[in-house]
Amino acid sequence: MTLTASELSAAVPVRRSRGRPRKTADERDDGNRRQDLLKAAARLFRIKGFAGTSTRDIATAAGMQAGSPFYHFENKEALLAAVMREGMQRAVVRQKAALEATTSAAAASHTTPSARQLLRTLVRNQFDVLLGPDSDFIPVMLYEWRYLSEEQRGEISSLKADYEAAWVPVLHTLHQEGALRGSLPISRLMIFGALNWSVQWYDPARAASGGASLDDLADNALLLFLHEPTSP
Amino acid sequence: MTLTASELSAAVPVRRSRGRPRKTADERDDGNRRQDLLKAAARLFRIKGFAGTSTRDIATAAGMQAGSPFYHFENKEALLAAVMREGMQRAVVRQKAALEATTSAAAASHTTPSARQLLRTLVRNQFDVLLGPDSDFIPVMLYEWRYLSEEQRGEISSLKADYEAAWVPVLHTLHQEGALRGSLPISRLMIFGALNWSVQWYDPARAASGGASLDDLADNALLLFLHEPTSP
DNA sequence: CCTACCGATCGGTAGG
DNA sequence: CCTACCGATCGGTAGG
Repeated sequence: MTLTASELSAAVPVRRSRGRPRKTADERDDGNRRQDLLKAAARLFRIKGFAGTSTRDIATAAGMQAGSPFYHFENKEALLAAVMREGMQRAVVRQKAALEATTSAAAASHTTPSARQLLRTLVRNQFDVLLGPDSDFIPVMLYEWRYLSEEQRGEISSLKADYEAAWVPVLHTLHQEGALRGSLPISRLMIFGALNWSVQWYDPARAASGGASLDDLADNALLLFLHEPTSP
Repeated sequence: MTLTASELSAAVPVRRSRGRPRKTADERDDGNRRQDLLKAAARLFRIKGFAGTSTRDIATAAGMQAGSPFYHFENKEALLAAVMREGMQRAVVRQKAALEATTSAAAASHTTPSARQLLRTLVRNQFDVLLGPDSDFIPVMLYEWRYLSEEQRGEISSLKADYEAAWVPVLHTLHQEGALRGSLPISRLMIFGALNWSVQWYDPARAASGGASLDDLADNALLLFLHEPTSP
């Protein structure tokens, strides 16, 4: 026995609005279904890894049939790359907004944010991107990098460079002030490691019941990394 | 056309000594073959991930036929757990030896190593375990954890607890001295993150041609994390 | 996007 | 440990 399309949409929980007429080619809501796929893929790739997730898992999670993801993406790798691209684009946008908010706040009192304040903003935003709501995309980028093809890496790398570029002048200033010790490039990588590793141990659910908040993490990171400025 | 066993050993590069008589059941060198499997598995799991590596890949890398790994290990997960167990056991042994060497060296000049010296030893050993020769095992443990079953996790976790136990009093002392800032458990996790993340970016090959050595990394880590002691 | 399908590969096993 | 094999699953596609 087989099910008709309408019987299927009664049996399977889908978010589609009820009674919508069969779509013509011109009104395909590619964007929505594509977004559903990306979200499902990000979540599964994060939990089970890229190689450990089947395209069927993803299709099911997005309420589709087994072959349907390939209507939206050429192959499984392209889906992974899209997850990473989407995650990095959002991260770059959010980082820019966070920095602007910090600068505006300082401007209101006719000052300019200190390098310390800017670092705090960057760190806090990083924790949000890694651990906050909708935070599956960036962990996938960090931990599933090896499954990208050479060309795909190039594309995502340039987004990553955008993101990291904002850190450079801030860390440079702190290094010159003596607040950041060690070799600048090495210390930078170690700081990123300290932040990115939080994906492995931080449990947002437990935070609600008395654990550390993302603000606490950011405060702790600055305390740990930044030294007293050398007196002038 | 099929090849006989002896034609195969001529065609395929194997390390077996030539002309050795066919083994009887009593002289199976299980230990050696098992070790070969573990080493091959560790290397492949690190490079391609657990789910991205087939048991055939591992068998081939160890010079065996497709089904042969299952003579040594019940299934693929058991092989992964064995890689991690082996890695952690070695890491614990090496850490103990490194700490004893540090204590002996201090004893030779009738002193006791400072918490700073002990941390430097722990950090330097950690980099060696992560990045030094034969360093595939621990990265696999760090990054393929999710593929372990519940019982397997328990077993490896207790080894991990052994390893981390050595850090606790050292970090505690430094925290009391004011050299380590922030919440002790959070700062500890951030430090581990900074070290463990090096697996993602450190290239031992480039170190030979002018890059940072493992000693440089350890020095840098201490500079970054440890503050001037508060004057008494 | 679904239906129906394919070839390839995978983890694992029986028997020697 | 090898030989020979199996059932299941996987990424992907043709046609509508």
